[in-house]
Amino acid sequence: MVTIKDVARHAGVSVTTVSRVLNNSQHPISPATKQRVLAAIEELGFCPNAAARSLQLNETRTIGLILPDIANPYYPGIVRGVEDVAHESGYTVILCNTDRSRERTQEYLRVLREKRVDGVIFTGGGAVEDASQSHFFDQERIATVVIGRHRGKLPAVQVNNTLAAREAVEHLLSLGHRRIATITGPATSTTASDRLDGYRCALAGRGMKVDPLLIVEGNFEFESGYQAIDRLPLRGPGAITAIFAHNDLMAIGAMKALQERGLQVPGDIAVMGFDNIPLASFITPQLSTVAVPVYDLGVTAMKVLAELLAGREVPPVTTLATKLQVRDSTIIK
Amino acid sequence: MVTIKDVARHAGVSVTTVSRVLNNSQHPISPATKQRVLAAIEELGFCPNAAARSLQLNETRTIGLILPDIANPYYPGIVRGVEDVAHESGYTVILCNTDRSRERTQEYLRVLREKRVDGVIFTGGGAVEDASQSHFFDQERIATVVIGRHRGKLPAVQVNNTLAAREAVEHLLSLGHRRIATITGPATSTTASDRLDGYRCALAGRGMKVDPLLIVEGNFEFESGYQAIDRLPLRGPGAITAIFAHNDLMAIGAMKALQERGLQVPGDIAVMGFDNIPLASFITPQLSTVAVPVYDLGVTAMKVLAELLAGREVPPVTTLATKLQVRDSTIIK
DNA sequence: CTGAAAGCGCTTACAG
DNA sequence: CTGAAAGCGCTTACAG
Repeated sequence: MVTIKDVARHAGVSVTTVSRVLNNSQHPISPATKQRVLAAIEELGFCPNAAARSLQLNETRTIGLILPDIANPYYPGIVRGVEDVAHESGYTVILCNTDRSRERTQEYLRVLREKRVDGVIFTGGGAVEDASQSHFFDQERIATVVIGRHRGKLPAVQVNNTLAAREAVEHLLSLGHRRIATITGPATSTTASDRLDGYRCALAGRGMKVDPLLIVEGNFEFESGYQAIDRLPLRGPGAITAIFAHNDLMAIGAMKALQERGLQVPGDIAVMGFDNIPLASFITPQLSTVAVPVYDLGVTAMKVLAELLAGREVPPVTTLATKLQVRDSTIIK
Repeated sequence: MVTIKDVARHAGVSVTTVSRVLNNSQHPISPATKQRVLAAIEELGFCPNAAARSLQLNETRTIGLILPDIANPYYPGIVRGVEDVAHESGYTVILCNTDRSRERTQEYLRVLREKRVDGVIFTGGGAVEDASQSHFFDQERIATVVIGRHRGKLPAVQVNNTLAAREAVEHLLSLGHRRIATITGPATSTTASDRLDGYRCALAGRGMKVDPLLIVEGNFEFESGYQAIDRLPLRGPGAITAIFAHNDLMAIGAMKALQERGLQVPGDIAVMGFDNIPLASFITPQLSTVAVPVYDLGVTAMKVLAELLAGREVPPVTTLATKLQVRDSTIIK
């Protein structure tokens, strides 16, 4: 492995000088010297060692991205957004899948601390609380941004889940639905509780009472949406005519279960999702949903983190707009 | 930031001793001393600096994963597989999206060299050739594994695309189809050329000639499958009755274009894909395809890389099995 | 069983 | 404009 020393020797200068041309330092250097150094670097194929540099400068130009599962179609868009901005800004991204496991989250937190990442972006909930618990932020003062609302004091980049859920349910109400079920995310999720609030607000806005039998808890996974249908009144008096699922995956699971029971969507039961994952527009019927700007969430989170790393002030909360995406699963053609 | 020196002072021992307990070294240490050191580490919240360690040991326990685009549904499964094994083996993964851009690939290669990653996994083609060109492997001897067939001498983890494509087309032939079009990947892709070979072999196996009019080049993206339909004979003499697309995304694009033209799938035209992305089983009709074990490709690639990093011999090529996944887009119910 | 010291490959304050 | 030297935080061969 060729080092800065080799380059210095080869060019007949000191390592100080090599370091200066390497870093385009302000320090004046004669053009001739600079040329010699550049030539030596080229000839030797020198590539500076980032670890040595980090040790000096106390920065790694690396960030950690902690999420539940990249294979969940909600996340790739976020990851891509983060990565694009990171790359532009000269940062590298370490990907950490936690499956929302506390243990795995803690392990990653430790590794990220050891690697001295400059910052961390959290998404998918849960992890944040664990992290605060482990004194991750207090002790190390690692700059951190969270995608989604959370209970801590870290900068957040989010959408207004309550408002968006309310709009989604109002869409169903405006279509004449009155028995509207909701399949929620896990009770511990702020996202789920916000979306549930939106559901309640929408009903309250019409002076309607919430029927607890129409609220079924899921876990944001396809399977839980599928199974939720077992627990909902589908026929007879009190039967539902619409479902608002807290995310697309559960909505799609529910639609599948409904179709297997011979129920038409949206003819018998309208279904509304949340997220607008790519899948939503490919299935039949195409899923009406709330479009969450995932790529932009990633982009914005990384921009906020970069600001933080540059020592600048950042807003405690950045809220991006969602958009009601009405497709075929709520509208009878 | 607390360092090993602080711990040593706090515990009243030398940094040598602290380092020894930190690394569970073979070197004998008295239980009492060990306890004192452990206590000091705990009290001070000490977290060793990986950069300093890397500088000494000349290993970073970090690998780079280079792929075209994590937002393409083919890749998350691979990434997850790589990450799971990496995590178990104590490695961290840097994610690099190249969009198959040579420039972006080169940039990443440089960054990964600077960061002194222990190894690299390539997937998505193209990049490998660029990398060889930049002397990435020769100069730095960075252990590298490629997912997919390639022209270099690097260890590969792949499926047998030719065989699998042949089976897919034979499935169509066995259904009675004789005018079978194929929508290929880019001509430069080894994957695409292998799948095209399989198509040819299948036809040749029946003594049939290949009609060049039925071969349309795409680029593995949804849009190119959609547009390919414009260039195919859909009605009248010489019309096709089936399509074999080189991946699911293009197959789904083609299906959409066919449906917009009022053609039934599979009634008028059967469609076969390749990959078995999650989307394939959600669309209507469900897509018949070749199941590629993406997660296992990732797992296996990382296992091979870990072997390489452990200094052990690895097979030049590891081939995983595909499976014909017959669903609704080729079978009339 | 314990530790002093050299060294990994860089950056930079200081001196000239 | 140039460079000698200290130091970033670790590991480990060597000595005791």
